[in-house]
Amino acid sequence: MSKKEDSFKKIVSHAKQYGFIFPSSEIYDGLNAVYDYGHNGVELKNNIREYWWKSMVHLNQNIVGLDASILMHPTTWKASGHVDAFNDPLIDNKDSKKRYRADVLVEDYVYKIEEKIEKEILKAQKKFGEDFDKEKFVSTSPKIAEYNNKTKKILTRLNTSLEKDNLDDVKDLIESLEISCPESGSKNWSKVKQFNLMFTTKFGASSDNAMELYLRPETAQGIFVNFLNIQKSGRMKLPFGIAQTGKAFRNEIVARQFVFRMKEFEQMEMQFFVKPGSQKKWYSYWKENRLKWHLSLGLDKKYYRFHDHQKLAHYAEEACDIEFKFPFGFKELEGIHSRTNFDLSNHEKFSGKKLKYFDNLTNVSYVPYVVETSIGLDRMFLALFSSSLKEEILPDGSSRTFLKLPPSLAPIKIAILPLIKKDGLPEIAKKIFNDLRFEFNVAYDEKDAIGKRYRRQDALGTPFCVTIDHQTLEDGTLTIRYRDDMKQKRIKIDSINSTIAKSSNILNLLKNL
RNA sequence: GCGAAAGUAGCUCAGUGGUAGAGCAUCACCUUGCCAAGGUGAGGGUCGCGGGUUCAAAUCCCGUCUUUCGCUCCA
Repeated sequence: MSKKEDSFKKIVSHAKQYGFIFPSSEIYDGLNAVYDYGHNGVELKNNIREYWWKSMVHLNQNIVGLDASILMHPTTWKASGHVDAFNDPLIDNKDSKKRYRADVLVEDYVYKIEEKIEKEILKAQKKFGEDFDKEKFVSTSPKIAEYNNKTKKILTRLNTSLEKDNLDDVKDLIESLEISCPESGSKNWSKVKQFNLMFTTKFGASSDNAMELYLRPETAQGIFVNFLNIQKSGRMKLPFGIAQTGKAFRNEIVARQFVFRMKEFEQMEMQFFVKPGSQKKWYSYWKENRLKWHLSLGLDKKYYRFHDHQKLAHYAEEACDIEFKFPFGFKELEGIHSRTNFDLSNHEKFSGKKLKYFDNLTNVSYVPYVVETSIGLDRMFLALFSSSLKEEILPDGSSRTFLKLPPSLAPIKIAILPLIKKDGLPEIAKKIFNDLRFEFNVAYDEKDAIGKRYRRQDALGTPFCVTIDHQTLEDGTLTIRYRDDMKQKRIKIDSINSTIAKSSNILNLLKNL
């Protein structure tokens, strides 16, 4: 465990030291679970996003892009179910220090009463044997009537209190039922507090008549509300998809583990609209397709696994995660959900507008079903960064730290290094540098010994370095040095471009898909 | 929100009451020239913040903020 923590610490500190990720507003002691991407981090992040975008939108004829805004009409979130699902009344037990959902505590209590009813029925069944009439017994037994009456009363009170936001009464209810902490048996409860996972903000500059809005907790709804706009203007035919990347916000109660769970994070989502009945087929299609995308990056297969959901979110019919082996264990990297027509039909209901697709083949119109793929960009960043950070012991016993990123995603593709700072070598190096800038993100470095400069680039994940030496002056060749095996080769200046282009171009990864 | 640990230079950390430190990193100059390791010099910290005890606080006490880990919650 401490070894794990150590390696995770190294990752966080490497990310900071080499300009990948900084804590947000650090000079003010930082802000919990919010991070900034530094000059190298933003390059890597942009490359990941570009790779996702190209493979989703440019490589699929029936998928188009969208960039919806973060602020949306508040009813959106009622229709999506987030206003209900992202609001939890929580209560702490002061003795055991455990936290529970207040409504679940009450519901568990009710469940226990229901168990008693079952027992009564079993008891009677034994007593009367084959003559037992269950329905008659249930409807006539005074004990069961009393139990039913009680549960009904409790649930009604719970629901009205919750609806009216009367949290004190929820606490009173818990106390009057003498519900105790399942762990400690203590009845020493704190106040019930409402936790809302959605960020709110004011729309309108004047404070008295401003409308309260949410920062979107997911990007998906921007796609759903634009479903018809895109379908009509793009003349899209089912099945088709809409892809979007963008920020989402969640006021997580506990946000931990570096950029894995942040309050402000970026999603890359694609909603695939299909004919009802065909969702199962498309669900497995995307499940497989998305795993392929991950594997195309060349990381070991053992880093990935599927996790099929047993407990489903409020909108899902079938769902799974692609989990990644992070330094702190297997965790969700991407979700693939069969969302049924839940979102679109709810938006129909709440907006009063039709969100149907007219099928020309059958002359029938219907609300399409949706299969969603949703991946966290920051999580993808962390997955690549953490699994790429390597420390190796060289034959001479010294160690080397390098970032074994897929070359096409590396922040810097190539570094141009004059062997020494004189004899005209920097001039040639700078010329090469200026030419290559139009092709790749290139670095130039002439400070310190050549070995040190190689290692500096290793730490940033730069896959190639070329060194200009005295022989370059004579025959126009230079050495290219590879990050992964530290091997060197002599090549001609004008072949740099073609040598590197092959392995550093994102589009080449896509060809293998 | 609760519990535990921590906060000293960009990074990793030492420093238990008496002038703020090391290694690495950064910058300049010299030297060397293909794998982080030569030389000389420089910059960088009101020791998280506020208060208290003391002649004297990075160090002891109280409070507070932040971070990390665990619990609860969550796609």
